[in-house]
Amino acid sequence: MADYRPQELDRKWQQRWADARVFEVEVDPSRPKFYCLEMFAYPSGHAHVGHVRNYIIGDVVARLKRMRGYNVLHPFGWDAFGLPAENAAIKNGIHPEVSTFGNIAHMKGQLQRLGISYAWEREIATCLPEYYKWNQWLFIRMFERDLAYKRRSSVNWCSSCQTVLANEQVVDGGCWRCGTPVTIRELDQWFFRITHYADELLQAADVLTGWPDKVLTMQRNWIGRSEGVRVRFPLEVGGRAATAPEDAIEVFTTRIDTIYGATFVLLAPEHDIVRRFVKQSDDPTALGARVDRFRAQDRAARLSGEIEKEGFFTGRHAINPFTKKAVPIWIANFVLGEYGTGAIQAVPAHDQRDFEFAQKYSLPIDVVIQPDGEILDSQTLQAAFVDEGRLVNSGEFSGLPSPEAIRRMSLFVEKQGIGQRTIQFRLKDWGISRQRYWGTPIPMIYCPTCGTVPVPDDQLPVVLPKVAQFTGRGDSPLAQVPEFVNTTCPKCGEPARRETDTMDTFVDSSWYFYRFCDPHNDRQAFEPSKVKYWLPVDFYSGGVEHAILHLIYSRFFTRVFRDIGMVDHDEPFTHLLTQGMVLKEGAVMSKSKGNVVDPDEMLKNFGADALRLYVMFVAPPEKEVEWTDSGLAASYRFLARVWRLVDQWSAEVAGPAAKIEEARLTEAERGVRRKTHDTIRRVTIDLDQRVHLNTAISALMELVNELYAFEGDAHAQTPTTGKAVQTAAVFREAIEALILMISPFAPHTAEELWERTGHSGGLIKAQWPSYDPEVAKADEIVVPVQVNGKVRARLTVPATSTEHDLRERALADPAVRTHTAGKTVKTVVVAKGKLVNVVVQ
RNA sequence: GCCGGGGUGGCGGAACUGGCAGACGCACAGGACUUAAAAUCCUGUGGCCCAAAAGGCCGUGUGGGUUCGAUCCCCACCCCCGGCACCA
Repeated sequence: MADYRPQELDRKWQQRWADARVFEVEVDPSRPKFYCLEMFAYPSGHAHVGHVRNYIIGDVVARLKRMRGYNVLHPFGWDAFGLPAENAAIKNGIHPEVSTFGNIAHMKGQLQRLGISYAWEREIATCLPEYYKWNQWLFIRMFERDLAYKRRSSVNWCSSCQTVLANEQVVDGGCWRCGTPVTIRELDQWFFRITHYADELLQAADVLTGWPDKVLTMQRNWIGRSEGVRVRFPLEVGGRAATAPEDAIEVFTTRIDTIYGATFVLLAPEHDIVRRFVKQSDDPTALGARVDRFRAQDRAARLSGEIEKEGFFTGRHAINPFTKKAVPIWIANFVLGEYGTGAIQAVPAHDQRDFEFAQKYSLPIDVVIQPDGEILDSQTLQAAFVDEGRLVNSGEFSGLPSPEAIRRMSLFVEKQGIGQRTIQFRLKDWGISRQRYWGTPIPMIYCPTCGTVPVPDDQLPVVLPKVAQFTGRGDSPLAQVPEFVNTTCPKCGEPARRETDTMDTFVDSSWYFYRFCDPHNDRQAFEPSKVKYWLPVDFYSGGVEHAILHLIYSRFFTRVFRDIGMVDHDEPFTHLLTQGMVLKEGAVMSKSKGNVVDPDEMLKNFGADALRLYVMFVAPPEKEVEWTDSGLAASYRFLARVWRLVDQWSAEVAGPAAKIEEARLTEAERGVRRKTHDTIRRVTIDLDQRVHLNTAISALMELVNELYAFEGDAHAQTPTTGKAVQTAAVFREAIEALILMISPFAPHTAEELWERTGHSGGLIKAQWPSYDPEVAKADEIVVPVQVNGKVRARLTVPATSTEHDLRERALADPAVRTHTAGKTVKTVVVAKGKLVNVVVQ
């Protein structure tokens, strides 16, 4: 047989797979389906090994599942809209469409050279009108259901990217893309009402048992649910409580049990009523200036708590509805306008922030919760007592423990009509308007008489015009294209203007997994019956960086599609794997750092299979790994070792098959057979159930080592003896299993070996090997014998030994006896087939 | 501060959730083959004690506990990574 030349095999088999369309699939209700998906790619230009790891993980799973008899959908596509392409256009004048499709072509070639088994005929690119038409269609459906709405609001603004950012895109107060500190702007923006599903998204996280805890935790933290009560504190007017509903401050609290200790009220500087207080005050200018100073404080610093707590008295009072006492209303810089009601009841005795604030401004502190076994005194309190306890000085609620008090007082509030129980979420509606060019045009028309009118379905898509100025100025480029902006109102036919913002690209990626089921449909986003067959995605893999953004948005869109009757499931992704990054010199690969490992270079030197095998072997898929060249070389060596092994036995494997006769096997032959079956067992469990790809490869290496160790014996035998025939039969079984099991990792090498050992039809027709548990079991086992928990001897005994046998053998063992001599044996613990422990004295 | 995940040889990592800690690989050392090198194959490789073997002791972040037996379970603590966080 020829030398191992992986590069030639790569070319040969990639061509054959493509020609025979072996990875293209159709809906087939007669077969079980498996939807294997890796997060589609942003076409940045070049994929490095860090990106590529994810596609290899998915490919191993896809190839395994095909051999396990599943109808496997394994598609790929491009998240093709986005800022980098537009920024490049601003810089060098190349139209985003040109650069994007150039990048796609290059990256597609890279993936094909790795032998990733994609159904390329389903390839999609979100920047094509045939795709984004359905973004627009869905947007209109959401608009009709009040799930998409427009409002003027403060938005996160990145001055470098010149665009709005969703809350999820603000990281540590900076832009997720470039890190520029985010500022606040007032703009008219379109929003998706994701908060409508907040509770459901949170609750359902418990159902996602196939997701990593890490991701679920991140999503739970992000949604941030807290149960509490909104309570109205009426303003004090002329010594008594005002009665008009607008003359009250509503506060949100999760600790209604502390309300008797609410000795003042704090307002966010943004609170609506502040304007009124300013106007009505003795010195509006002075008060207004102080409010403005708070408002101007850096948002990130305010949120991070780094800024000193400050506040000032408004000159007004409100009535605590429980104590009926007038409490002063202050404005504080640490109260957030966008959370809760923008106003809080301050309970200095039981909230550390309020405590510090009260001390600083000499406001009253009233203890109303007492801990067990200790009596707190308002006069001498050193810090707020924030835990639950028993209520004191709380009228009829005194004496109750906090949880009970919270229940009773919440009901009381509702009965009295002074407030209601609510659930507050941290999650906010998703702002999707972007003042950029390279995205989906928002399909809305503004008519002077009819107002905001959606583009009729039959006029979709609203095509993104080819020509536009890429200035990076921050206003929407589409606003500079009169042919685009000027239109007529679909309702009245009068002149009207189009919306000139585009959609956040996360809209594109929130439903692409549905489009893959029916990628060329020009009448619908997808045919529901096809999605019903393929969804949910059985295995989804991608980077953790999408744990919040993409994965919450997709879960949201799934519910929208469900509620408009197009899908019948709640969750899109059953099993999620978040793959770890590949580091070089301890750092994430990036062009600017110059530590990028280019897969193409590795392919040139070692072939696709060695790279695939290395990346899968080096660590569990979810772990971060450090790239090493020596690891890649080792994988190459192993494949060459497999190649030579199969070469040595190819005649036996390809020759006429003899039936294995257990009774005629030599000890060594039986050993090979046992190892073969045990390896199939281990690899099958590791791949199919645990997705422990690295240990599956270890098991294959062990098998290869053992087959090599047999070599000497076999060649000593003459081919005319019955034993040699049995050796051939045993090795035929072993080698075939080896080729099949290694094929998900090293498909090119495996295909070639499969063909060279006389198999036709390719691995696509091959079945995953099965094992016989009886054969996999050893005849003899080594049982360690402990004395008081320390191993003192090992017994080689028949696997069928009884507990009694083991016990007797253990006690009779000389090494054991030296450790038991002169002592009394208390008990002998026998873990059958595993271990004996002799307990003495 | 709250929530989640971790801590195992020189290194990457195993140990199928209570049963031989360190599989497999890297690196290193020795040997075989070779005129030589490369490639390949074989052997060794957690630490300490002992001249060596035999043997013994220690060893999975730290300290306790449960158990015949703990990397695994429980309690307390230390450190690392990720998320949330003046969220009322």
